[in-house]
Amino acid sequence: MRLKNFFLPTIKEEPADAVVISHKLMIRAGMIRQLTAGVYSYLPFGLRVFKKIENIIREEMNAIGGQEFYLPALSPAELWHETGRLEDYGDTMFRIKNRDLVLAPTHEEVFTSISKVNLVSYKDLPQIWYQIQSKFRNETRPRSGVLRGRQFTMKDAYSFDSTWEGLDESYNKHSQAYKHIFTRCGLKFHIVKAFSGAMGGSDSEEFMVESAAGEDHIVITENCEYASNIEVAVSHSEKVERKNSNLSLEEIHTPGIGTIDQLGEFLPDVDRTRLAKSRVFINGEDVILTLVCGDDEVSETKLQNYFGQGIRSAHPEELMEVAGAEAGSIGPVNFKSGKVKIIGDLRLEDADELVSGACKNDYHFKNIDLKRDAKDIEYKDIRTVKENEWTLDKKDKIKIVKSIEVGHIFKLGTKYSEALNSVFLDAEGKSKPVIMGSYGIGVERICAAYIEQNYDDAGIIFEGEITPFQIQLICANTNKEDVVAETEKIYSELIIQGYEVLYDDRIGISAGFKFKDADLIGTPIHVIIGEKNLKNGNIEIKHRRSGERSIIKKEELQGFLANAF
RNA sequence: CGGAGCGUAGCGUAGCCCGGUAUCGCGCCAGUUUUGGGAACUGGAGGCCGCAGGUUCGAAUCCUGCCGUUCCGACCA
Repeated sequence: MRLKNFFLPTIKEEPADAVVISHKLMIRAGMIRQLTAGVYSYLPFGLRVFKKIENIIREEMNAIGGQEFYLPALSPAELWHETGRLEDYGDTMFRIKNRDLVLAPTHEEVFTSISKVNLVSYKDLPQIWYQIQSKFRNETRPRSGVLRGRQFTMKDAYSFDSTWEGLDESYNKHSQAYKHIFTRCGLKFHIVKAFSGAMGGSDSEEFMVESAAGEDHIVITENCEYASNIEVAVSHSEKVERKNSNLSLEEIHTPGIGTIDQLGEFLPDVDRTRLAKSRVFINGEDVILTLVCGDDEVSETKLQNYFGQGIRSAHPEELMEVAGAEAGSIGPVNFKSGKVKIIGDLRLEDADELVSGACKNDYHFKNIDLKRDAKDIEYKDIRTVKENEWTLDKKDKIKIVKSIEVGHIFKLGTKYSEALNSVFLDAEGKSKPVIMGSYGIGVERICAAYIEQNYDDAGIIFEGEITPFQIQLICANTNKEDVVAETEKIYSELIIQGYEVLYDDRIGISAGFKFKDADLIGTPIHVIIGEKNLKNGNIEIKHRRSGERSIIKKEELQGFLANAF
């Protein structure tokens, strides 16, 4: 490709609205332009990278027997109502105003509507169907460039099986394919346990790229034996010791104390872990009170795992009604609503000498003995793990890092096939719902995550399969006809040899300008043809990542490149 | 959705408090000189100062409303 014929609007200055590295560089390198919040135009250079990523995905999906589809983004609202997701998604789904259609944020419903009619016998199964297509999500707050957009490209795949063992197999195939895909894309990633939704027992894993720009927090260890999204991570944590002192319950006046920090200052002699922190959740008609140690936080995702995704934090006005006090003064004793269900964290199992809210504003109780003073507590792991805690097997300490979710694989089960009545007849002639899995990859996120991991002060550093161009050919002295002629000749040769070359054939632009552009857009090898070197039959090679330059004989170029790629 | 910031030429910005013909850099066009790390000089083009209303002799500047956008948080497969 000749740069004169290639639209590559590079920018020297940092765009004012971009904050994360990948966003800045994708704009500066002429890959994308923002149209409106969370919506980006892909320019030729950016598209080239996205297409390379898509092709890797396509190859690996085909390799596990995936069949490519292309479904519409527009779909009837009715279809989403049938699975309840029209309501679940709410505002996150774009709805068409002048027709009863929605813009699909994912495609379980549409694929299932096809399986329903066409996968009717166990002989039709298994199937793996996928597509690479635009998704629309009305994110309340798009951010970080293409990392969270309102329109983005997703590879979404769905497996259809007749048995649960078959689902396991389909799931494992995807797991393998994903490892290949992200490795080929040059990403360093972690596979972590993830939130599996309301259906207990379903497996779910996320493919995470460590990055400061990420929105997720994951838990990893030095030996990599344990990895989990922090939402569902578990660790070894010491139980609060039971003292059996049998001290009697005592009400204490705590005016204006609403947080655990304030309570800790007010009662400096009480161990922080014994200040039991209460939070109230509403799950349909049920009221749930959670109790964790004062130095812990409750994990709402874990609660969702136990009680379903409908569970939510109680509103302030509800607190007075059900608990009889405001947020800072709620506890397990004297809770107003009789039908409250108390869930204590495992650390607090049968603990005593605790301090917690008295369910009366500005009062706390001390010497709470959960065994004695609170009835029917159920103990579960509901806390969020913390940095440096031991893993359950105590072999390693955990680290918490931010990361970008680039892929997610998920055993769906029969949620959608049941809702939409996609059933097949098994060998005995019995009708059964198809067993499904769903598997997603964010195409632009791969690109952004790659850049987050591969850049320096000068710009992007591309390498490997997703590299848009392998070689940038630079004529350093365009005012010298023989230098230009020689560069042209080398360009033709490189093309014949099958390299993807970006030839900076712009006339009258200083060499320095071309070098800066080449560094910014990150081409791995720069071949520089300059007057001085050429006189001696030499050309210069620059390796983008290391910055290393070498002078070689013209004739050595072919061998050098064969070695480099 | 709550909080904060920003909106001036293609990009990055000054001016706004304290109202009086819109600043600078990059980029762009023409010419000359340059040509190995974002060249120099000269000349030029380019602006409903986000939109609407108000105050005023006069508004980029003050007031009101709206829109857009970014960040923090909440939410979110």
